[in-house]
Amino acid sequence: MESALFKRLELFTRLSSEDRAALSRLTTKIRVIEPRKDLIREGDLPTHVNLVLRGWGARYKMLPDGKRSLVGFFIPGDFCDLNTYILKQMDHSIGAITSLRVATIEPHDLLQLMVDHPQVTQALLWHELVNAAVQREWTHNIGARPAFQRLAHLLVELFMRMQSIGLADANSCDFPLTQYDLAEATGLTPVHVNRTLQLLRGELLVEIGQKRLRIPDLARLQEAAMFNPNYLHLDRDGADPDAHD
Amino acid sequence: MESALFKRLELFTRLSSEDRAALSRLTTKIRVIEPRKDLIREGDLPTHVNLVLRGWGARYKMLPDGKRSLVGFFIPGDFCDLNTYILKQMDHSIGAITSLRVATIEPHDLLQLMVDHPQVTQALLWHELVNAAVQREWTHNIGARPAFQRLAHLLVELFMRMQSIGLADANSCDFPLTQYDLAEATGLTPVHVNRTLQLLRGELLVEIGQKRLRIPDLARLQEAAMFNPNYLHLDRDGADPDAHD
DNA sequence: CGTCTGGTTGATACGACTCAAATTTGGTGG
DNA sequence: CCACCAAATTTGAGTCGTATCAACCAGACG
Repeated sequence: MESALFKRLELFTRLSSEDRAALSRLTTKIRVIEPRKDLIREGDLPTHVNLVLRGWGARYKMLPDGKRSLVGFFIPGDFCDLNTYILKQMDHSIGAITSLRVATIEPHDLLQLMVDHPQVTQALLWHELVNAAVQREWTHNIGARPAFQRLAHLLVELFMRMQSIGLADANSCDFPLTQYDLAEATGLTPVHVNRTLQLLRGELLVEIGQKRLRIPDLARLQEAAMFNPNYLHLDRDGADPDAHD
Repeated sequence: MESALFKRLELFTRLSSEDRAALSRLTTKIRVIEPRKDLIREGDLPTHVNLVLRGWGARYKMLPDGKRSLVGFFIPGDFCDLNTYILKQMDHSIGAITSLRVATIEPHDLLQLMVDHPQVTQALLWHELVNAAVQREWTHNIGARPAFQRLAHLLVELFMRMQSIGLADANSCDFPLTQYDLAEATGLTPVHVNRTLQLLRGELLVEIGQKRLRIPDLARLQEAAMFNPNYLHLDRDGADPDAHD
């Protein structure tokens, strides 16, 4: 259940078994969110930290005219809001895509964990830096790439993130997003997403179906998307093939 | 010179005179970057922290095909890369817009400052949270707003940020961006930015010239841009009108 | 089975892009 | 202080990518 979390944090640095045990102790207060329900809403006062244990979620923002953007996705091992409890109010909402199992963590407990386990502190800091990098890449992706490459880029990112936490096999992974979700995440219309996916399928780059994403040749898709994985920062110590304890 | 920095951090919390003095001691190693030159490049190893003291800068990312996006702007009081020294390499570049005066800070010194001055630590954390919020809003802005509102939104943001650090008067502020810069920041073409600015001017919402931005009626422009200032988180303790020490 | 959600198709419209040239502005040196 | 040059802005005409609107279809589910 928590293996995604450990895999995630150990992309950056090895954790001792004490580190892991301490982390585990934080994931005892569990909440389950129904698919398509909100975990927290814009305007709410953030009081605790949420950690995704199972399922997919999304950060989103709305315009007064009702138009919505998904500005980020959560998969298992992602903290939704590590430090936001400092702020007076949420500037965006977080919703569940699938049924979502999240751990609810008290800021105090997290702070204590960081004091006692500097290795974990570093890993959490890395987690936030990567989040920020992903957000910048999204800005760039939406601002600079045309529809075909934009969609391709998003799909590569999601696949590689799933892969990095051990939730993908060689060329496929679970994929609960609808074309409507993809539209809101890319700034395209659902109709155009549909047509663009058909093009991607036509070139045998991507196949989506039965709630799975299939990528026959990741390198080719990366090439087509002009995808540079550097912003995911998957190249640290914890990524050593022999990194176990 | 450093007043922008203090103003910035005190948007979140009051600082004692010791806090300020300690901050000042960090801003002794100064570097001046020529306009349009890079401060650090994608692929570089980040070794220290940069703090903008004077001038404007921008974060940018490039596509292999040469297309460039500006994914963020820096104005005085902004830290460019508070924690990035943890990462192996930069996933983006930072360049100067105007002549740029930056303080170069050793990670060790910053860490020490944070240990000795918890109030400053909190303020820096807030700085990073606001940065992340701004980045999300940019993603949303580019993904969801049409050209007119998108440009208007960016201009409101920049004006309010300048205002919040005391670098704007009632309805204008310095503004060194070219229409080409605005195009790269909004995902539009320079020609379209030009035409859209003419529309904004036509409605007496915005006037740009002589390197200044003039906004005759901020509320009207915010309305037109569907601008919600909540993501700037300008509403904390330090913002109290009587917050002095 | 009917209903519903998600996916697909077709026809048409429009916002934004492209390319190319003209004009204005601002800085520099004579 | 004017002449010059480069950078920035502006204009026009034509095109293209993506949006819009409105159906239609397929599988999931009760």
